[in-house]
Amino acid sequence: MRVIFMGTPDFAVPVLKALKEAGHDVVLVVSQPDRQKGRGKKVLYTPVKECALEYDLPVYQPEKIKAEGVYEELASYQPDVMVVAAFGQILPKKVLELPKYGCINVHASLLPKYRGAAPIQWAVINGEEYSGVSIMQMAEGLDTGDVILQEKLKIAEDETGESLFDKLSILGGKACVEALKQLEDGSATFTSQDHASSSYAKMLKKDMGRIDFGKDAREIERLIRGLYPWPSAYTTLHQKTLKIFKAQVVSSFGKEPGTILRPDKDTLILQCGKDALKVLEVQLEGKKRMEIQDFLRGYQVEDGERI
RNA sequence: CGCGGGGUAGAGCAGUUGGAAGCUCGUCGGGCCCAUAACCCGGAGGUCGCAGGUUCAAGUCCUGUCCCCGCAA
Repeated sequence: MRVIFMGTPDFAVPVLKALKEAGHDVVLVVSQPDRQKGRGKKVLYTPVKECALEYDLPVYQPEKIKAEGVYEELASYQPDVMVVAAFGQILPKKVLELPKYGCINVHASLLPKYRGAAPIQWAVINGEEYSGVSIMQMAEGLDTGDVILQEKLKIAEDETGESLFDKLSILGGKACVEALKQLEDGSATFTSQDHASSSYAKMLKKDMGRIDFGKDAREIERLIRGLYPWPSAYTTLHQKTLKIFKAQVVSSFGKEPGTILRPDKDTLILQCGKDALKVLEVQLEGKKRMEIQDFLRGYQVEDGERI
């Protein structure tokens, strides 16, 4: 099929790759404009653009998809279908109806749950038992279209935002290829979502990662995993930001939430509202990420201190 | 040229006004002990990111360069 692919971040890359591997004719790749990123305010290509260039595919980066002339440009490629994966802009109705098979979207949740920007991380943070990907026919509302197919995946005990992200992007690619096949041979079915039971996964913000030690250690541990490795859960130690990348729930030692326990030279435990957290991997601002043993070797933290 | 922290032994850190490279852990050897990841004694291990410069003398001061990281986007 003649496919226009639209996507921007890492999540979309395996999907684009899957389409190419499956032999689809990707006639155009649309991605968000390159933006200044990182420390030196350097302009970096989006991950999808990076990938598209490797395949030697034409890339189109309109500032606004609704702008003058964009529709005509897209139409000139005469796509059979448009595949959208984490593109980052809302498509106008006119564009949605442009291709013969319309636009399909790869979304990293079991719709109608977790519509929106950060479904993967929220599934981990909320302690969901299952996650997955949904391929849907795009409609005007945000992630409200009819579902063509879903792939379910059990969330592991030690699942992180990153690990689930990787699994779902691969799964999303496979599911997408399957969906295109069904569209082409006419076997595709379209199931409308149960809008009443929908939920919304709002965009991740840096300050969500601040840990409230008054909460249950289990809840905090899920936050740490869900926000791993970005934006990451963090707290403040000696006026410096301390990111916590990995921790384990252990039983309470009966002190005020936020109190530090140092049972031996390699161990740091933090009291929480319910139970406690044994910290396993951290990063102090300006320092590299390291195992707790390494951290404690060069940084002094006393028993009984408050975080 | 967005702001800032940092590159010193395998790991994590200290190194004061420039003047013989240290600490903790690990590692190797020995000792103590019923025993030990505990304790004691001893050893190995570093061109101090790289390149220049100033100086009698540079980890320490100056210039340039590479790399890592926090914030902000």
